[in-house]
Amino acid sequence: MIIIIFPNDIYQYGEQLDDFILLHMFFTKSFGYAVRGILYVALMSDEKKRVQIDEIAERLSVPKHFLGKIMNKIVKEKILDSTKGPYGGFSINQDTLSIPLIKVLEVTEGLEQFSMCALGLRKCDPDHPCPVHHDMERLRSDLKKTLTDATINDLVIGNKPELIRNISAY
Amino acid sequence: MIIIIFPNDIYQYGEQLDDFILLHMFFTKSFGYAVRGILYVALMSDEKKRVQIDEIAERLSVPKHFLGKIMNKIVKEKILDSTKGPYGGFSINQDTLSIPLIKVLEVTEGLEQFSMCALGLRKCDPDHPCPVHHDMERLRSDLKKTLTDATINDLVIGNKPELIRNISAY
DNA sequence: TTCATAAGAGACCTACTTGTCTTTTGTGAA
DNA sequence: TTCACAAAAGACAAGTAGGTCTCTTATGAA
Repeated sequence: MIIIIFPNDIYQYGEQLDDFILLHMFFTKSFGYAVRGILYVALMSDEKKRVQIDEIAERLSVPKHFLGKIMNKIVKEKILDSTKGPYGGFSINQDTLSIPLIKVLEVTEGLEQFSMCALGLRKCDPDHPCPVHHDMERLRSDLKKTLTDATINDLVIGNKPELIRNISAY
Repeated sequence: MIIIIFPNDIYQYGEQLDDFILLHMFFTKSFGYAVRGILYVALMSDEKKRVQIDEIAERLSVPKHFLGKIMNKIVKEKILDSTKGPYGGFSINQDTLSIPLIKVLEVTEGLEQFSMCALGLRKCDPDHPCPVHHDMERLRSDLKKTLTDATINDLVIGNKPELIRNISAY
């Protein structure tokens, strides 16, 4: 199963589990790994309470230790729970499903992209806008809305037309 | 003076010499430095035949040695000429003004971005398009056309509505 | 209470872009 | 023919994203 998030759209593309497309163009790999990791845990929560990093990394074809660090941030932000030791692993909590994607974005790569001047101008604000300021503002607020509206649960149940599942491998 | 190139547009924005905006979002710093460097030499060619890297770097607020390497590539591709020794420096040649920006892009960062799948799919072509394949193709061909149509001379004389001059510093 | 287990933490590596510094090479005018 | 000058070349370092490896810490069931 894959989630592709593209500028303002998320598309349905396939239906088989456990392959994912990398999120490109606008987001980092970390963000993609995080979304996919959280999703995998959420999807598995029906059949088992806890999922280990080895399993997640293998099913998602993602580097284990790198994913571990990302999951660590996710746990620190209480998006998932984790338990060490035997029978330990990552599990969803009461908040997981209602977490909006923008929260995951914030945790993994920050939200600076939403406030930076696209042209790199030192002085760029509504009063002294750069040539593309207003266009960028519109684009960004669209994207922000999409990411704020879409929750983990939306991805899990796949009930939003803007969400894509994709089977294809990276 | 600044040239801003944005997806499909290049805007006029100011009129004072020697400050530039960094090209963001789609291009590397190297490309921005290259365009600005070539432009500086072209603009100065009225008052002096050759311009030294120290002057260019200072006027453009760009790291001198890094710019030097980029200018070197530019010279190897015969977009500019250079002469060592006293009274040496960089100068325009008979081709400089007719060079399209896409040539500068090719020299500095390559054109791979025009053929890569935006989603990072291994298998993505017109017969097996990814969900955003056709949209991206259109975007890219627009951008490619803009960069192919705009020459150094267009920037120098600023006679195209899509070209921007900008005074603001990065 | 032990101990295998699994996450956490930290050091380190790779690749790439950007940036710095020093040495080498070519050159034009005196 | 010399020599100061300026580009060319090359070594090296910083910054960042991504990735690997090892050691430490917590835990839960036997």
